[in-house]
Amino acid sequence: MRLRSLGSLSLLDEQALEGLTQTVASVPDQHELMSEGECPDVLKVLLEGLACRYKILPDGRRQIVSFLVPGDVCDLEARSGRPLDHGVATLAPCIVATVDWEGLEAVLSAHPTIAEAFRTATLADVAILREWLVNVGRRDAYERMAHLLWELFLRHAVVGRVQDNVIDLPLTQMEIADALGLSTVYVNKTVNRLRSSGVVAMDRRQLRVLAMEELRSIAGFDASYLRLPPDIAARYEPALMSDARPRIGPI
Amino acid sequence: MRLRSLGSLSLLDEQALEGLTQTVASVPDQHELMSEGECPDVLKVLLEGLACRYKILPDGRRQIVSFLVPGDVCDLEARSGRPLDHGVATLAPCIVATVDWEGLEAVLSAHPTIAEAFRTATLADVAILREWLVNVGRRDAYERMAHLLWELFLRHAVVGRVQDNVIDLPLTQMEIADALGLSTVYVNKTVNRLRSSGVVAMDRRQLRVLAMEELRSIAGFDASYLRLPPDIAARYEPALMSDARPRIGPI
DNA sequence: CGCTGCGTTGAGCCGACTCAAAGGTTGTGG
DNA sequence: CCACAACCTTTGAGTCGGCTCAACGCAGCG
Repeated sequence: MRLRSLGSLSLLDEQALEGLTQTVASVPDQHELMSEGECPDVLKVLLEGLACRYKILPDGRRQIVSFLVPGDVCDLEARSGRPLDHGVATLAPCIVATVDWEGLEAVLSAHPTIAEAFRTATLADVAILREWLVNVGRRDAYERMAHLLWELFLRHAVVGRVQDNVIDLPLTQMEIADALGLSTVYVNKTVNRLRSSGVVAMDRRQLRVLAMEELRSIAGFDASYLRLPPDIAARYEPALMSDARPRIGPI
Repeated sequence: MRLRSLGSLSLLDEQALEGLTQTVASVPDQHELMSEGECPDVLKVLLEGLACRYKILPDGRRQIVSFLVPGDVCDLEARSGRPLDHGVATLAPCIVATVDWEGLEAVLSAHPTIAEAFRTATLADVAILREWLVNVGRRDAYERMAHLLWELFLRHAVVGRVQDNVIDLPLTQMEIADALGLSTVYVNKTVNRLRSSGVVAMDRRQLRVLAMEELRSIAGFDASYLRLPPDIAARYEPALMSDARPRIGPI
């Protein structure tokens, strides 16, 4: 539960959070954590595994709108009381903590720092969403693929899920396609291109980054949107450390 | 300023908001309201005109990531103290209200309903962002164009900016292209297709919807993500009113 | 051991892009 | 008030990235 504190900042009132956790359940692969139209009355946190937010068009086209890695919250949107406009589903066997909303509400008002952390988490998600829109709208398949992989790598690094430059990434090529707005066939060709450039090695369960400098440069990656904690930034995105102020673009 | 209350819900402590407004300034067309890298210490609200959030890649490709219509807030992200990962610029002459952050902070803690309204506004923005990602990732140019136009029409309706099925929309085709992830040339062809279907009439300053039912159907529009107030929904999206529970999609 | 789902490969096609040039508008300065 | 300049829109020709359709290989699983 305190995994979230890695992503943002929280202090020693973590105990309050500890006490909150109601249930910790394992959820099988390809299982809906919450479905479109539902009005969630609980808050779910992904502790282990991989999940996604997605929207489906009436004719079956699907767009994956974000991935959830351990420590991410399913329903930052919960309190609104409005029905969800999208679904959340597991992409692997997961461990999920559930917290009822009333209890959390109490903790939030008692510990403003935690409330602040939630707000920060929401903003971080939005920043990622914006970057995805740029990715799909303005990068070609090769850049897009590289960008997604490096983002996922960094996000796994933040929550301590990197070993030996390898992360668990149990994604189907169809799922990658739905995240990038591509077809499965073309995802395959693009992945192969990355493989034969010696940049990554990947199969359905793992991603190994062989040339992180090159992956980053193919992606045209500017990591500032991820708000990496200093240790991770120093390790994987040294360019960020030199000067925090990025260039100002013209209109 | 209370325009925002139209978009979400707020009560009679609007007076507190009234008192807050520090400056109301007109800003010329094509002017940056906030630039990437900046750490905003004020909050800006668009009162009149049209603006956009955008990100630019090093090689000049640009993606417009959202449009701001009157009543929208530029920097819901402000409090984080982090540098902005994107810019905000006017797309027309605008009127902008500026509020210093400390004052707002005070009002927010005194009036939790207002704080709640801000949170709701953030979530509404995110919902739109998700829908844009679907739009760019999974719809073709024709659907995409129709979707954007109808969304903008509805959002203008919410803030009372529709007259005679016409909205002010001072957008360049290049700006539309950057919002939809298309080229200007193709935007032109797509707009012409919509025009010659008799669905819309548009020039650089105005959009007139001639066949809203058809525009909606081309777009494959599901308005639930916009969380329309009941009166607007009844007027323009009657389908929403019959049953609030949309279909559940499979994984 | 056969089924089912996923990865891989090839052929052919089409949507959207680039390049290029010609009309329209708008605004500005003479 | 006109003429020019700058910017935007429109149109055409040609190209290409990414899609569809289709088949085949492979692996995990019952």
